[in-house]
Amino acid sequence: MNNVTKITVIEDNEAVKDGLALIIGSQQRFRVVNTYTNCMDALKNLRKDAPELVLIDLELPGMHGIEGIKRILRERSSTTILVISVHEDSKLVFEALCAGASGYLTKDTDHIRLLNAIDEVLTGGAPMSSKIASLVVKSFQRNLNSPLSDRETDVLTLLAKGKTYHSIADELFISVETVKTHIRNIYQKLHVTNKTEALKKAVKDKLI
Amino acid sequence: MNNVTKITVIEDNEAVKDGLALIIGSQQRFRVVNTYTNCMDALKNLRKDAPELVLIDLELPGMHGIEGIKRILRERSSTTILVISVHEDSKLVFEALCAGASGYLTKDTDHIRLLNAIDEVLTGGAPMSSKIASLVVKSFQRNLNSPLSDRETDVLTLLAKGKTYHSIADELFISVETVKTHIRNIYQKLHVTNKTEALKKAVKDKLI
DNA sequence: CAAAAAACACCATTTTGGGGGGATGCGCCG
DNA sequence: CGGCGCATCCCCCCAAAATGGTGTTTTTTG
Repeated sequence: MNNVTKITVIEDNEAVKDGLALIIGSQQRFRVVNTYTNCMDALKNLRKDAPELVLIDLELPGMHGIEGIKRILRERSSTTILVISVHEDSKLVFEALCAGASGYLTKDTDHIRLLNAIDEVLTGGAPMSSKIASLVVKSFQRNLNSPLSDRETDVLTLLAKGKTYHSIADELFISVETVKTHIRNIYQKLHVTNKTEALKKAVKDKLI
Repeated sequence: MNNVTKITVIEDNEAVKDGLALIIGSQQRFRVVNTYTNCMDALKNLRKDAPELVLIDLELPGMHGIEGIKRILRERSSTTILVISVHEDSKLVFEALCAGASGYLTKDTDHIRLLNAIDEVLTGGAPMSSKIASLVVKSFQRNLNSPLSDRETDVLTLLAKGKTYHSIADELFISVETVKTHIRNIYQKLHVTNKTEALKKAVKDKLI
């Protein structure tokens, strides 16, 4: 078995692209098989390059990096994807991770950290720059100042799973009427009038 | 302003507890104000200790660490919580993060990494051991072998948000009847007969 | 072509939201 | 202490909306 890891780089800024290739190529354990400035070219040669790891930027001309990630994984699901982007806004971060990226670095990552991150992601880790990790962790945390009572939160949580009043009642060992009361109170507290709005607000404010 | 960070340690194994205190105390920028072997004692002195950071184990005698995290944050929401646990199973990790922990280290973390993690978590980061970060990132990733078509996935996603057939139709610019057709096909493909089951299965298999 | 997506109709049944009213227990405040 | 607010729980009624279970058909797209 060959223990050199084949890597491709997709980055539209030529200088950055070549810089990355140089840093990675300086290591005997890595081999940069190709570099691209857009996703289309990278996808065309995906089979031929057969990279174990793809280092990808997100804001790319033509196909966006997020779409690129999806297509790469559709073609070669064994490929590991590591994002390097200037963006630290949560939407893009989550889209990239949902699309299948295994790690997310910001572009201020220095050489040593970059190489460490590559090693880490190749051994099953998920390297993330500090701010990114923080965003990700925060996404799990509930709003601690919820206006809802514990029981109301229970009900809303089950409602969000598509349960009917009846099954919620069964699950919480209360009557359907009580469920209705809770839901009415929830609607009042959230200033909404129906399930859809309530769930939208609940998701937005991380109440459940 | 005082630039020494006050830290408390909650860890039932005395040797480990003292070891952690020693490592942390060796740094001038940190001060271990107190150490505890259970949550109750730590909570009693929380006001007095006024720690900026709490290093906490999860499997503790009496009150579990997860519950401890919640109570600490209820008392002093400005406190930063860093978990150190032997457990790498996803349930506990997500419970800890949902409860409000800002980072999660496994106990095999060495001294240098521990101190780095403390610095990182205090500056708004979210330090995680490699396997933990990987678990967290994987939790975002969809099942890539979904039996559902793109459009069916769209419909199911909106259904999961509590939207009505009508609002789904509006949102996707299709008729309500088409929505119904898609849902019918979804039920068939997932071998379920109703919305609740479909959503349960979809969440479990990460189809949405 | 076959699969996917989209659309229309009919109909019984469920779910839902909104309106009442009422009971209990618990903690807090004056 | 007694009252007040809050959370929790339960019951009735009703009409509108949503759902699911059947059909069938057309268009698009790989």
